[in-house]
Amino acid sequence: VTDLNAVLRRFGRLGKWKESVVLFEWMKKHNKLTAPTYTSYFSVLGKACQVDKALQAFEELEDQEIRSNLYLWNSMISTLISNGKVDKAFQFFRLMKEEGLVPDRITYSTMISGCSKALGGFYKAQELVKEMRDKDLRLDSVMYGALINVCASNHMVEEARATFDEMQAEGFVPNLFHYCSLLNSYALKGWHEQAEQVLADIKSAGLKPNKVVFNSLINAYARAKLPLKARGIFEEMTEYGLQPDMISFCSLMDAYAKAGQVEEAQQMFDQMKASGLKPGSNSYSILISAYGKSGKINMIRKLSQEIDHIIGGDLDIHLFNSLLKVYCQAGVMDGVMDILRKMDTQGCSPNRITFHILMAYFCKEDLCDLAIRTFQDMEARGYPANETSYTILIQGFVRYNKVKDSLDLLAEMHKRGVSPT
RNA sequence: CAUGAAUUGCCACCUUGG
Repeated sequence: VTDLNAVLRRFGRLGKWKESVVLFEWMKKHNKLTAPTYTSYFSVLGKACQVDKALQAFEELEDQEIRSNLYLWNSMISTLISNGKVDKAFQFFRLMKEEGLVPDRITYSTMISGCSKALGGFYKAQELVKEMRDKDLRLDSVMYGALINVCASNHMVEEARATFDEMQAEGFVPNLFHYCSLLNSYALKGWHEQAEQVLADIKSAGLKPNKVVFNSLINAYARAKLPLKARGIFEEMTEYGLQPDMISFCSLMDAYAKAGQVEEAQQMFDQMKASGLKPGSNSYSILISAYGKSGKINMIRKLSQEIDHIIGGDLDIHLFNSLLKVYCQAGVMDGVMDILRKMDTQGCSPNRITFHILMAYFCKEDLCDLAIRTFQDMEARGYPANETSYTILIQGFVRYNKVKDSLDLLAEMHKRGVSPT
């Protein structure tokens, strides 16, 4: 059984999650399921964006002994969080306590890292920290890393810096994770001077910057719409002895795309291929959005076909969403249908953003009842409506003078306590 | 045998610029 669990994990590392599903089902049929089987399985599914499968396995789990295993809950929570189902993760967190389990430091650090994807995540993270204090659990180095990242992804630059300082006051020595999260808080705002300063700090702390540091810095310049500077960092990292990776190329492509330089973005794409890197979903989705912004639908169709041939089964939700958005904006109905069909055959589950794109599209086309049905679908699939969801619908209704419906929605939104703004 | 932190791409509004 131990070996089978290892095989399960190996499938994951090779990106063969479908095989691991088969193996898992086989093990289930032969009563060979142990707690590590579940944790390994969840971990594989989490990385392959197949949360629904993990949730299903969890629900079908009847063995009480396994169900009271802390690792099981921790890895389920981790899977939910890496797939953006933060609300659900909090539900599980509550549920595990109700079942008498005591969260450990791994549970808390997983939950804290999940706060980077939640609206108002900073405050949720603070509550978790407080809860830990009450239980005499101390923050460790990893948790500080997660906390800084929570600040960064919520665009709270000051707080990121304060947390960074606080951890040092507590006697922790920052590592590359901490520096990178800090750098990223600046990068996300396009504050390239501060980002550069962090790079300097890394060097003077005697640490060797890695690709992540440089990539983040490229991103800082991308957001600042300074593609030439981004390019400069790209070259600097090469001189530093670091091979640009997929993310380096993508960040640079995006720098050009954001600056409206589609041709240069295309050039980087070609250069990436020439350097032996396989373009993945992310590079295609940058290109597609870039062409979409300049209204080149024929290029989109071409890329869309190319994708079918090149990446088999590796298409991810971001890419589908980008395609959907472009087709929706252009009002290309057959394109939209085509993508939805492909998602289905690829086994790629829609996320909240997918539903938002579709809702906006239906509203625009005056298909309000379809929009509402999509809204309900979304909630049924485990994505509770948030402020954005309501905003899209309300605006759609207002556009067609359905004032009464809008007001109803607004009331419903308040009643449900969705962050009223 | 199993679980935790950093870098790219997708959504309404807003802001800024075009």
